[in-house]
Amino acid sequence: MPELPEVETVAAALRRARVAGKKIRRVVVRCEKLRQPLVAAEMEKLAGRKVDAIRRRAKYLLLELDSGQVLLLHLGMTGTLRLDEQDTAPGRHDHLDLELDDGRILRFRDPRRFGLAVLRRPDENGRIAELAALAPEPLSDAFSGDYLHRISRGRKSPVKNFIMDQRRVVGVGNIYASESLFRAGIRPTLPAGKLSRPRCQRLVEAIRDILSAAIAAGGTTISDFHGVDGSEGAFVRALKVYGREGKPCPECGRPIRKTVLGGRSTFYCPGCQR
DNA sequence: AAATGAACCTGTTTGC
DNA sequence: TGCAAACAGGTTCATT
Repeated sequence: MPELPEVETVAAALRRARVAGKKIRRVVVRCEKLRQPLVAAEMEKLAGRKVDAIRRRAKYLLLELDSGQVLLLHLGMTGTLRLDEQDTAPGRHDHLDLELDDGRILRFRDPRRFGLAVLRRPDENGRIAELAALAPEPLSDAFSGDYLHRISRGRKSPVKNFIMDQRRVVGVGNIYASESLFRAGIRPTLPAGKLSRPRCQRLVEAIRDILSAAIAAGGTTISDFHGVDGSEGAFVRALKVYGREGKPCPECGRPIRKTVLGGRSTFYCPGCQR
């Protein structure tokens, strides 16, 4: 569910809601079985800590604490963070509550439990194990046409799988991979190593454009994703191929096709994408 | 090493 | 109508 724009939307909302600077008054853990165990005894030590800053790296959300620790959150497929008013009853899949000193409750909900919530202390170089092998941010200068061209030489996997690999570039998931490739005019099945340098440049620009526009729209809500206030992401209306099998391509009118790559639904226009 | 597929979960939609 | 299968935005592990 949540790709980079959704996580950035959540991070921005938490900043706007002034969560940084608040103290955590109380912690409630209701379910310990996530991607990694959510250890209640450890999380409860967060009581009394202050949130210093909210950051995002790839699809991870980082709450930096005044203890020097970082609460690392990943929303998996169905994770959401909500800021509820005091005394709101928890839902069936609300696994973790952080009650702030102003009474609001930051709630991590995740029905499928592919998400992650762990406390980490960065090493002397400021590094966190889970983040160590991640590729450059797509909106940074490090992600360039030259970079993509260089790392894709000799690679035979479909370019869609390649750009969804978090060791190549982070933040691009199943929706934005299809949308970016449509924008770049590149067929998702094309082996990554066959992309020319100009086409790599075009793809990099397309990824940047799509992700930026999605962030500006507050992300994409298909069914699960919601902002911290429960609002829906408006980028769903801007999708040109994702979830549109059989419907006319907005550019050329030919029917959008669906195929499966790496076990994931993939949408493209057979006319516009070569 | 790189590519592929299955597994981890629950909820919702689809198809017979 | 009812039930089973298919499917869902991510990551990780095992197998070729």
